[in-house]
Amino acid sequence: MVFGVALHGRVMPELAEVEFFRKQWDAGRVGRILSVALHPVARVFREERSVEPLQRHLPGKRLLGSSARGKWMLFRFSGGNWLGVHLGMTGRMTAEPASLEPGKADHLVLFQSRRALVFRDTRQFGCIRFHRGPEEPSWWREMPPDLLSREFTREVMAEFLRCRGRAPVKSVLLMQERFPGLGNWMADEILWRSGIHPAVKAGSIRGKRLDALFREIRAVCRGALETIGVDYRDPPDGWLFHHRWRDGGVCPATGVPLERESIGGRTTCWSPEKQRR
DNA sequence: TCCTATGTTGTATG
DNA sequence: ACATACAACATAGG
Repeated sequence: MVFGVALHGRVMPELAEVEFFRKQWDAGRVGRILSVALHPVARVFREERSVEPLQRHLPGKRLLGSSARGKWMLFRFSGGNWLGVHLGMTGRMTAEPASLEPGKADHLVLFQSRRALVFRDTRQFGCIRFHRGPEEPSWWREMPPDLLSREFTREVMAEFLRCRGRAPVKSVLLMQERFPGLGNWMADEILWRSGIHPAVKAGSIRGKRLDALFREIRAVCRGALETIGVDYRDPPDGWLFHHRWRDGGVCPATGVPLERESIGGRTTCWSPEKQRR
């Protein structure tokens, strides 16, 4: 797989891409961290004070496990060391040969005897947080409920849409405080399947459309995790995903040309026939 | 040269 | 205080 070839490709990470990249470091769950290489201009270390402790404490430790929530990952190391990673727009995690010479986009490299665990990010919108302690860091514990969890209910969603009632529903779906992991293409996919025009005010969605929205949020999360999240394979046939960036793209459900316009400051794609205001 | 980019945040305004 | 809108961040590619 060549991640360097972007096209309109899926290098930019939403929930399922994050899950895929998280697993790339599973290869490092054997052996210890021998040394740590940091990029000299480490913009992704927003919290300056975390740089030196990371450098000092990670060598000699083991990677014990990891999990993903929304667009964040958390890696757990022995000795009560935790590494939080956000991929921003162009971040990715890889496991590469131990002979790796870090390049200018390699902000963090954990060297082991058999491999190098790499965080690479050209645009540097990503973020790394280091934490020490027996418990997960507080920012992790305070994350909103996962969209596939029991705590994410139709009512929780409805209440949020009501509070953000005057904003276009497209913008509201991108708010990570309630819809962790959704990004631009997932939001468009959800609205397309729900038959809701992306410019509709969030507060005007009620009844059956609310049911559909809740159902499709979960269906799109599941479908993306089962495909992209597993091995980066394409999402199922028939998804808007396969048409949304194509010039002259056509709605896979109706055959009508797709519309593309900026809504809420983001390029948005929808099917005019299928999605009503 | 200018435009685009699937993310987030800080700031201004309502 | 809260919601909303948008520029800014840095880089690569068409």
